[in-house]
Amino acid sequence: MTATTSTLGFAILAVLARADSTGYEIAGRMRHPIGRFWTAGHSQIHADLQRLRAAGLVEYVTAAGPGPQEKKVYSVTPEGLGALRDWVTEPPRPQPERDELVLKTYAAWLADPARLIEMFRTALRHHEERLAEYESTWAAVEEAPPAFGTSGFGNMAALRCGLTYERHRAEWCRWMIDQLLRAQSDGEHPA
Amino acid sequence: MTATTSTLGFAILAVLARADSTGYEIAGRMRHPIGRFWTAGHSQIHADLQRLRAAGLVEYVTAAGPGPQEKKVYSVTPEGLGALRDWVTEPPRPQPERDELVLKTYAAWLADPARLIEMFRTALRHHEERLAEYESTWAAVEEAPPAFGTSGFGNMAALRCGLTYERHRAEWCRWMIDQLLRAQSDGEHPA
DNA sequence: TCGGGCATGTAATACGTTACATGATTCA
DNA sequence: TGAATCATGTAACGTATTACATGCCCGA
Repeated sequence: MTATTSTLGFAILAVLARADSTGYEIAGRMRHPIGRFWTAGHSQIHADLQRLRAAGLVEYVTAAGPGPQEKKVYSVTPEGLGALRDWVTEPPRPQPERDELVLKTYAAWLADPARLIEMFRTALRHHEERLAEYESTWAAVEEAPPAFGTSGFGNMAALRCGLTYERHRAEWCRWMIDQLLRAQSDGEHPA
Repeated sequence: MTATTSTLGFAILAVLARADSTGYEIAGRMRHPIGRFWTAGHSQIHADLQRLRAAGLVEYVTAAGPGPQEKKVYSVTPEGLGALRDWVTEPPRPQPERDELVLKTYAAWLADPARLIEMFRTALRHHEERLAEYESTWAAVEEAPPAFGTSGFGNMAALRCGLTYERHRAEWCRWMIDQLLRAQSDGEHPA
């Protein structure tokens, strides 16, 4: 059986596999913590939930809600859980990588070094902040490593990726700043 | 003056700033080497070239082409070069990161460790291959570092990012495999 | 009483991919 | 002769973002 659900559908199933939620709550988790590796706005999520339900992968129970519509608490069906499990181990098809900062870097030879240094210093600061955040979370996780088979394992594994990613990114920014400082001083008193 | 051009537009300008090209040639460079950090199909590129031309950022000269239409060799106008230069040092607005492998990882606690190990070994192999490729290119670049102000600087800087990225990614995959092997052996003879 | 959080949805627009359509030249 | 490369473009579809629209409850 081939997966006909979009990647967003699996992201939603991954959230619901941890806890039954409303569409609104799923949107919240799509900002944090999942926002680091997948994002979606609430309107997209509501639409996808309807498709998932039509496919029998999720179901909901209603409750009185604020506003005119009723509140719907979604959960994964056994078929949904099976589809999610199958999808997890399928090798991801190569996605188009899009990184605006690297694209700018590719054209950086045309621009002003001083401004570039400023830009990379800002980027470096952001990466260092995130790294510090991840490292403190990591310290807490390392003390009591969650067992495989619990959702904590997924948290830890994704966090580990974020950790090494921010380190790589900060390292690269520092290298760029160093290169640009050299270029600047070469420009000031050329041979 | 605010930039009204899409990011793809600037990617096209960045290609043309290095060499005048046809739309077809731009598409080729969007696969390689730019494909590592930005991608677009030829139909999108042709459409964007028309918009860039309407905005006065590029122009073309025609030549006899194969097929029914004439061949158009595009170049950047002075205004286009100015827009590109301005854009380069503007801090990139935060983009939604989307990484299917990390999303799968977040749900990995539900799946079979043996299959996961297989998936991460495949990913690791890909990253190691790319890393080896980047490292050999890097060795050549390091011998004669291109000066800032030449397009070679842009190549080197983007390559440097790819290099540290692949290292981070390979490191993370190895960590994942290690964790999963432990989980597997714990599962075989539990306490 | 006014803004923010909770909670649902639709509609318009923009962006991106895939498929369709044409046709010369070159190489196996 | 048949496929690959060069070269242009349009059309259809699918995905994603932004704006619109409603309305309760709670705290400042």
